[in-house]
Amino acid sequence: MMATQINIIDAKNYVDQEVKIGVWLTDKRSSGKIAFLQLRDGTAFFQGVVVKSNVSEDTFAMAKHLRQESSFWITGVIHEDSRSHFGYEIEVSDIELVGESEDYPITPKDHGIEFLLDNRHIWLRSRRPYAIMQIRNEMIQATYRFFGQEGFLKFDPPILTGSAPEGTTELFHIEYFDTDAYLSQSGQLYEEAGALAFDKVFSFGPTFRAEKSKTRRHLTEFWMIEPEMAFMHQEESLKIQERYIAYLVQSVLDHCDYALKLLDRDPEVLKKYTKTPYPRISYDEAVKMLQEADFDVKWGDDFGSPEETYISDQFEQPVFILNYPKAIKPFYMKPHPTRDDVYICADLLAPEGYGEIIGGSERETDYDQLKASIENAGLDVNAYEWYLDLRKYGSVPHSGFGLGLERAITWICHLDHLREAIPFPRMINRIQP
RNA sequence: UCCGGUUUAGCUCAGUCGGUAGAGCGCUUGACUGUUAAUCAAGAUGUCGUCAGUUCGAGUCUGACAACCGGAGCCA
Repeated sequence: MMATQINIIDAKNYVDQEVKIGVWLTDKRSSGKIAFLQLRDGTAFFQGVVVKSNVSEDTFAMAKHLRQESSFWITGVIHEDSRSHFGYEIEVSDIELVGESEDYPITPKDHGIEFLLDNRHIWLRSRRPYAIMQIRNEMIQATYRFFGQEGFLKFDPPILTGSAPEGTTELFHIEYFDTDAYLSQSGQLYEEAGALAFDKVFSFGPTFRAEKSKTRRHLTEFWMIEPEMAFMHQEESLKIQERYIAYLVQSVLDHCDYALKLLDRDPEVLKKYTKTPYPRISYDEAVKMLQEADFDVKWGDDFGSPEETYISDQFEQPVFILNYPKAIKPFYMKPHPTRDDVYICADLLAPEGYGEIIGGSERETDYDQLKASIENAGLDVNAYEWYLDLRKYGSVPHSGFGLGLERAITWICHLDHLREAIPFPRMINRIQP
């Protein structure tokens, strides 16, 4: 009888059965009469045990001489075994070589980050990237589930754009036939059009920023989730935001225990973040808090990375900072009803010092006000005609926010750099591989 | 763009007072029946980032440049 072909992740369902798995070798150890093959098949990692007396001489010789990352079919019987980290292993009866591998660069030893990033295309095979990509995938799936359940329509903004939504930020310039175009740095203005057409919408796609940032919190290409809701004020938007974040964390807890274990991320810490509501403080209070801790900030300043880290360290959960000064936020936000110096907006800072993961606001609804804001920002009003139209034909209160996927992943996985949170990071000094 | 740091074997690094190149891992061969970065024995390995300078002599000292890393600013 032919052995059933399975994946490692499903091994627990085939205890004491003979199965066949397509695998790569990550490492091996052998002695005179037994060999331990460390195997991966993309779904998980586990160990194959080759006992000399159970297999042909050729098979045992092959097991001893397989090289790292060679690929082969392995046939054997699944056993539950507490000596295995995965809990199960396969007792090998046959090995069928598929692809040889010579001088695999990423040996099971220490490597520097530069070397690993140069080899990102194969580094992805290692355990740590595996765990992070499993969690990234879960967060992507959870995002679609959450907004689906909440009645949102997935609405895709263009990636090629003819103007700069937020003006000042640097954009990637490209040639677009006989004219200029830019890679999108935010789909938000288009999501507003979507919200007025479909009530609640969200985008989920790549975003490009040509900022010459060189920090652990920046990529030049990253993925953003931008929901936008019609007939909705900021208060309801904040509630959606905290529900969404709590749902992301809960989904990772529910589906990624193996990945969390590989990353040594304590689930008990993450559980705290599934409880809502999240604390809120005003920008004014944040400034006071920083001043009391001897930071050199005054009202009107934007917070830098050390400031955000300090504030987020003061809370056990993500924390909203409400109502920033107008001067440091973009033109499309709605002014506060009783104060002329701040907008109705909020940033969400992730705990454990990770800083901003969400920025959001209620949007300006008044045609004349918005037009004045565009002009004050030094932008070309003609390029925003269509955006102004949204305030001309049945303008309604609406709110939205943007979440940086990689920042959220970095926080949930407890990574120290954003570059591990995306398959192929694009940074100021890296566009290969 | 600014500040700091690094650059020596495939990888991670050491290299003292300026005197002619080292270790561990990985790789190859062998031993070992439960290994988890296995262990043990033997073997092969270099444009010391680049260019110039000082010196009898430079991996080591000086200068310029480059690449990369960390931080800042900007931002999700």
